[in-house]
Amino acid sequence: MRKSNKVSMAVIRRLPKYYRYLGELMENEVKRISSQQLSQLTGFTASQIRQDLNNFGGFGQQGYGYNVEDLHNQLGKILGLNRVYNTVIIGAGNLGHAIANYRSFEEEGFKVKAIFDVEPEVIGIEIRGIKVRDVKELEDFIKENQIDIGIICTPKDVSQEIADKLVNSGVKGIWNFAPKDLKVPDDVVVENVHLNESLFTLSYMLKERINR
Amino acid sequence: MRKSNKVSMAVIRRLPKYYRYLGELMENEVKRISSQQLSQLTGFTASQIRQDLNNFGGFGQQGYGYNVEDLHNQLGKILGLNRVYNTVIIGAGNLGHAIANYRSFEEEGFKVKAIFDVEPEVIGIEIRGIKVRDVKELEDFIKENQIDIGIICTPKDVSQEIADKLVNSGVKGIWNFAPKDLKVPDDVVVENVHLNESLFTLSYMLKERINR
DNA sequence: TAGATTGTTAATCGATTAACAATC
DNA sequence: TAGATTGTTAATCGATTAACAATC
Repeated sequence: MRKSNKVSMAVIRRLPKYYRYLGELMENEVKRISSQQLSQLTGFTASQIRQDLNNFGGFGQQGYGYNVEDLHNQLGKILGLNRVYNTVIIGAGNLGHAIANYRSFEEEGFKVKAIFDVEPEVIGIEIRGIKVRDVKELEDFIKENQIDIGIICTPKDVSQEIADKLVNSGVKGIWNFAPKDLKVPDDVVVENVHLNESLFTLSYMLKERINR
Repeated sequence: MRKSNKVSMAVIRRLPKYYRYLGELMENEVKRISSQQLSQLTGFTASQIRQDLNNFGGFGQQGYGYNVEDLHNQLGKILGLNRVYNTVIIGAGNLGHAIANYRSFEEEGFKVKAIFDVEPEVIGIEIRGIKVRDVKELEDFIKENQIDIGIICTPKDVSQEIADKLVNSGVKGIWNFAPKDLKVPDDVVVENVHLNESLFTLSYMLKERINR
């Protein structure tokens, strides 16, 4: 957190992976690790790992390496995992269900406060104890419940409309599963999970392998 | 497809986005588009778009631009979307359900032939007409049904074991939703969807915005 | 033909890797 | 102290952008 200048997206997307492996090492009661050993686990070069970490401070010790638990904690803080986020899911279809049921997100501090949908059949039911509400209530609910993150699991044709409502009610982060590039103001962050793009990339690579 | 040398992953991951926007343009009956206009839609620079496309051939025409339908077709072929892929889903939990129900994958040629699970309660049920089978039958089923892609929606602790079975039965492509880096031979392709890493990246960016 | 826009080469920028002095 | 391994600077590599001749 020391360095003031912008850390590149390439670095940031590697951090969760470091965090995950360090968590696994903790479970296995490993106490220390060198950049060389982390390199073997993650597949990134030792040099890159040291460069990445030094964007945020010197967490290691010469001749020793890194303390696993300490580094895990530091990365958790850097990733913003040392607090609770209130979230809402919009779209109670299969994907909305899947995410609402994903226990490990809750463990990391991402709390699902409500799920919204338009279909009368699902409004009122509960998913893992979380009530499905009418999407008409979305904006009021966000304002009254300090929601940080909106998770869009709707069809693509309504995703922008939902994003607008989220933004207007003060949500600063959107996790978007709709295959659409949302337009939002500069102070709002969108993280996309474009499953179709991922699948098409797989299909491309599959084709490449076969043609060789 | 002309150029023989390796196209970078950065380029490949942009192709599905071009493909998507071209599809939308077709729906709106737009016939031609310039790299400049595509740049406005996608957010990539016109120069980059021309560079990207020219990895695979000259699809445009000077003074005119690109024919939307033609370019869409070409990209479809490049991405390997001009054929059908047989897939199986392993794990009939919420995520497995969500993917099995995702109609648009089927439309692009990704056919789900079976779903596998270990739980006696779900074995035998049908999801969108697709039978849930005992995971014990996985390897035989793959061999008998020319399965191209295995979609792993299991908990992380069994994901490697499942990947091994897929590989041993001849699957060449794995779409992995488990938060784990799978070890597979060189001739097998893995495309990961690591939702936790995506969420943590969002949380990082959210923190950055707030701290400014 | 004149105007537009590609395809492609060259220049720039940024990210990764290598090297090594600092130091635990 | 000697050995190990970091933090950091410099060198390399690759990806993006700019520029423009080719050409429809």
